[in-house]
Amino acid sequence: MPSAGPDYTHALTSAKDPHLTSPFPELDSDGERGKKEQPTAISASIAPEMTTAATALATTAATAQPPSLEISVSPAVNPLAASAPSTSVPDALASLTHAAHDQALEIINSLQSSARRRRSSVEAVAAASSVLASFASSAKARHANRTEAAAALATAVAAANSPPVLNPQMTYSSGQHSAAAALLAASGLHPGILPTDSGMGDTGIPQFDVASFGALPAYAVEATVGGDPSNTAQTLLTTIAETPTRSAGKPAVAAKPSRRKAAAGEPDLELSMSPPSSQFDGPLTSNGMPLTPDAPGSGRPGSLRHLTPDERRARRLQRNRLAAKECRQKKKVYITNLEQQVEDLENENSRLRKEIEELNAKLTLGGMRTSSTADPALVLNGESPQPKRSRVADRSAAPNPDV
DNA sequence: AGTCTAGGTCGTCACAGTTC
DNA sequence: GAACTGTGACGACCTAGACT
Repeated sequence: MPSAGPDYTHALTSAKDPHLTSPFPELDSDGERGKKEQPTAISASIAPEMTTAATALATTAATAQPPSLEISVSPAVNPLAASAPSTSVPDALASLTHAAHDQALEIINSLQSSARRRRSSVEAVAAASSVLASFASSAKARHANRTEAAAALATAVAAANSPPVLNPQMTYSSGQHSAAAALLAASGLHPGILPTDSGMGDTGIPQFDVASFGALPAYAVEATVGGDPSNTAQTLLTTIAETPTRSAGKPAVAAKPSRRKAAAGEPDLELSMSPPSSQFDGPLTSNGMPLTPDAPGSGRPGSLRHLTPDERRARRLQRNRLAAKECRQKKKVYITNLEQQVEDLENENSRLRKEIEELNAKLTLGGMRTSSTADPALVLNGESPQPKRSRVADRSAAPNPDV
């Protein structure tokens, strides 16, 4: 059975952002690679784009008669829900027209592109936006999904708007939650989104309390137990749940021998499959790892020096596992884009050749009617006809390429 | 049905480069 | 200098399809 990982490729490959055409070279050539932006700055830069998307949705949708979207909050799944009654998403947002979807899709793709060029602190937001993109695309034909897309987008907007007041660790955490919320909405599961008391923001988009998503991953997993129609959503939700977002429980894993060296059939300690621990409430590192309290004398937040070698190894393996996944996904997208470029260029090439043939045919016909000294066919074939000029004139007219 | 093979996915290691 | 990220390389595993 092929593994069903999060499918980000749709949003990535469909984006028009030029950066997307060649992520690897682009990152390497412009010196961006390795330069990490602070999560707060990242989120701040993304927020306007998301806000723009949401505004576009609301504006375009204003002409339609919208259904009412109930985002109910279940206290059973979210303890914080008891303090906040069910709230309706504004009708303008709930009634997404096809044009709005197209517009949103474009903007979201751009957002996805921006997020992708950054690092792990925004990967969850990127995941959310990509899901939204594919979801918005598929939602054109289904009214209910449009409303869910609106809710999901509003959630993502809220997540993007919130980070400036959050520390970097919480930025990632809220990103995860927004991704989960978006996925829940996209998969038709109970969103459990908590609107804040502040109500509408400047853009007319309801502001959601990102902090209230604290219970999301746990019940998200519960919600998928019954059978999620969306493999993408289920997989990412599971991933989110297994990421120790709110848990620091470190699996007691003994250092295992190299998989290459291990004898066949030897039980493999699956660090990644260790059950998600759910007691941690502390901050997270930028990549979602629980931020370890500083060891005495440790100058770097989250120092692993006080951990046992086994624990350090387990963490490194887990991070590398995630990094490898990300890298492969990135590579896959890169290859896909290259293939698409090849196809596009081949199409363009054949189109231009056809155009040349047509123009040549026209010129040939014209040449038969009028006596022309020039040979336009040569020009159109890309062969540069030698102008009947002196070499002196040539030298003065064109700059020397060797200089 | 059993075997072979190609292709894909995944985890891990090693290493270079970056960040703090 | 420790911790971190990204990525190539490798081996293990799985699956689908072809072949016997």
